[in-house]
Amino acid sequence: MKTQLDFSAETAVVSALAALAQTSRLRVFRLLVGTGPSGLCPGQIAETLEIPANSLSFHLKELHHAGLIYQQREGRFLRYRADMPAMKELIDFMTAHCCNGEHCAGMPELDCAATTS
Amino acid sequence: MKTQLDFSAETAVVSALAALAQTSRLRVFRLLVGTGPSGLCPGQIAETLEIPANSLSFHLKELHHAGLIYQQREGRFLRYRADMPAMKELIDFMTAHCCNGEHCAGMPELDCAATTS
DNA sequence: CCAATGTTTCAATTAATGTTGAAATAAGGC
DNA sequence: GCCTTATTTCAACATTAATTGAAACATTGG
Repeated sequence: MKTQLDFSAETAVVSALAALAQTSRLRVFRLLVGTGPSGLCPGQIAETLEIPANSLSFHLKELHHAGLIYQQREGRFLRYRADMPAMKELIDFMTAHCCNGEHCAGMPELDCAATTS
Repeated sequence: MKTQLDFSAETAVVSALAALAQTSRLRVFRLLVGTGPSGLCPGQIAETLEIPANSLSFHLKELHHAGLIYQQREGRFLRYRADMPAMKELIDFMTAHCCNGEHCAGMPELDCAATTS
C-alpha cells in the first residue's frame, strides 16, 4: 500500500478548522455547544463573551459559512445553534487522519536520500 | 449548573487548529501521520506535495510551533514526525467540547429576551 | 578544504483576517 | 405609522499570514 492522501473533504475541513482557529469563534462555538438545542441569540452571546455586536456578527457569519452553526429566526430574535453532526464529521475526519483510524504505530523506515520514483 | 467555559487549554488549541487550518499544512501533517514513526525529510515532503522548499520550511515551522510535529537531525537530513499524543489531546479537547463529552441532546429552552443577570 | 546537496533565513510583496464606529435593516409594541 | 430594540452591513484601518527569489547555513563525501 502506498502513502496517499484523500483530498476529497479537504476544503470543508480546512474551512471548519479555520473557523474554530480563532479565540472568539472557538468560545462562541463552545458556548453554543454548551447550550445545546436551545441555542442562543447574538445578544446573549455578545453579553456572555463580551464581544461587540458587530464583531460577533462577523464571527457568527464565519462559523455559519463553515457549516458549524445554523440560525433560525424567532420573532425579532435570531437563534443560533451548533451543528452537532457537522462537528462530529470534523472530529471523525481528524480521528481518521490522525492515527489512520485506529493505531499510531508501526511503519517501515524510509531512507531520506531515496526519493520517490 | 451554569453555562461556563474552560479557557485553560484554549490558546494551545487555537494554535493547533490554526496550524491545521491551511491546505498545505494539513496535507503535510496528514502525510506525516501516514508515514508514522519513520517520518519524512523536508525534501521528500516537498517533492511529494509539490511545495517549494522555502514555503514548506515556513509551514513546517508553523506546525512545529503549534506542537503538532517535531524534528530530529539525521546527518545532513532532518526528519519530521507527527506528534501523535499532541494530536490526540487536540481531538480529545474537540470531542469534550463538541458534545460535552458524550451526548449532544437535551437542554432546557432559554428566553432570548431574558439577559443573564 | 572544497564541492554538492539539503534545509533554512531574509526581505519584499501580496493577500487575507480581525476590529471598530456608523449607518442600515428587520421585527414587535404602541 | 413611529419608536424601540435586535442584528447586520458597510467602509476603513491595523494586523497577520502566505508566497517567492535569493542568499545563507549545515552536513556529508571526496
